[in-house]
Amino acid sequence: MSPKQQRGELTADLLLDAALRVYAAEGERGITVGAITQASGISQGSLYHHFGSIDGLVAALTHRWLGRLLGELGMSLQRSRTARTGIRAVVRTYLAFIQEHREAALLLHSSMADRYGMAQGKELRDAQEARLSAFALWIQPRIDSGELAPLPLPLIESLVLGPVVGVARRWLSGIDDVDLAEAARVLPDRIWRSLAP
Amino acid sequence: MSPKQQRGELTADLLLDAALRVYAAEGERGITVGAITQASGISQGSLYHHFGSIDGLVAALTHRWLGRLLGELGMSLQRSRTARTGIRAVVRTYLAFIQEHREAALLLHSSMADRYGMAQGKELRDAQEARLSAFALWIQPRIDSGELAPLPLPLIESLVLGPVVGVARRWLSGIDDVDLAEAARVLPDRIWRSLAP
DNA sequence: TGTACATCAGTGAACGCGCGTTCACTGATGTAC
DNA sequence: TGTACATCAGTGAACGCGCGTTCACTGATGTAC
Repeated sequence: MSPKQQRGELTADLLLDAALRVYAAEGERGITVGAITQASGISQGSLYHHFGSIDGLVAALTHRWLGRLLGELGMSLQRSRTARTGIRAVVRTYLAFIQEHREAALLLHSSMADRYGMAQGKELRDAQEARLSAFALWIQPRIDSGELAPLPLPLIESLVLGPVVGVARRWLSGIDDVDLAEAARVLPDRIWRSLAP
Repeated sequence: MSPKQQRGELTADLLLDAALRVYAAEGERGITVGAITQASGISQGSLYHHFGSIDGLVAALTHRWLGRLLGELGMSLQRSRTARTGIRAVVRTYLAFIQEHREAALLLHSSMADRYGMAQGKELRDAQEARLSAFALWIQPRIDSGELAPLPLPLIESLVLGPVVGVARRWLSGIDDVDLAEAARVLPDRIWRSLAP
């Protein structure tokens, strides 16, 4: 299913990019074969050649962007020594990502991503598991050393990402007066307080 | 559009309840006229008589459950005197709500709710605005008195609800090992720490 | 270097299906006298 | 209390449309000799 010629990869990229644009503009219901082929200038046949189905294309799209986001978050963790700087860096990186990749952020914050994490999820989950457990590997020793409060990992993750996702969703919906720059100034410290021992 | 006979209200309820069941089981794409009429035993004609369209039905459904959730959160705030007890009560109430109304919580945490808050949003927003500003009215004086850190309201809301929503989404997706009872024990205090002056 | 050939990539007409919506109609309910 | 009538509620066949997918085909690319 992955292209074996250069032009194949280019075509697949055009389709994925078009699908993201369509999703951002029209929502989940807007993602149709017609809309994507029209937006990309690629034929239906090619779409099926590369992705097998509409669901396959959406899965590939979600996988791609989730990978990029988790990759950046992971890097900002790896660069940090102390728990405090790590947590604060993750928060800032996340906010920067959604600002830079608004359309992808819309996709990742939709429930479609959740559903894919559930239905055909095993596959996607396994593929990202390496990255996810990287978080666990970074955090656990810092709990053991007393740098972080001894909470279950899922709760730590929710305390860190929850407020950031909340701000992101508000900002993405375009209705609110939320200021990303101010959030980047205030949230890292506030979130850290909730995790300090 | 609101029924003027008793049996009309019953029929509308049957449709809304069926739609919620269908959504919880099949997702946004599953919400079709055929699926809802079949699940409710009500004819298409009645659906259009009461809601005008599929989108109208979904809007009514979202409005109903968002109203119930905000109502319960508002009540738990009103019952509390201090900022600390209020914040902690809201967190517990939210977790109790999603546990008691799992299917409705799935709907409310979907991006469909977000979209409705954007597209035909004015209407829904205005309808709930009274309740939303009730939060502001409760919180503002407690900022002024120094009980709460002086942060913008949207950030406070994100710091309170973000982690709870994060835990909720994990639990709702059914994949995680997150324990709602433990979250109810741990989160209220942790969240409070992030807001304390 | 040139040629033959297998594989990959891309096309677009055609398909059947299920979707949302309409509408002419029947039945139930409530009200006026 | 009984009857006539207007309005509300409910039905299901029928509609056209756009959806996802298939397939026979053409063209491009890379490789073997």
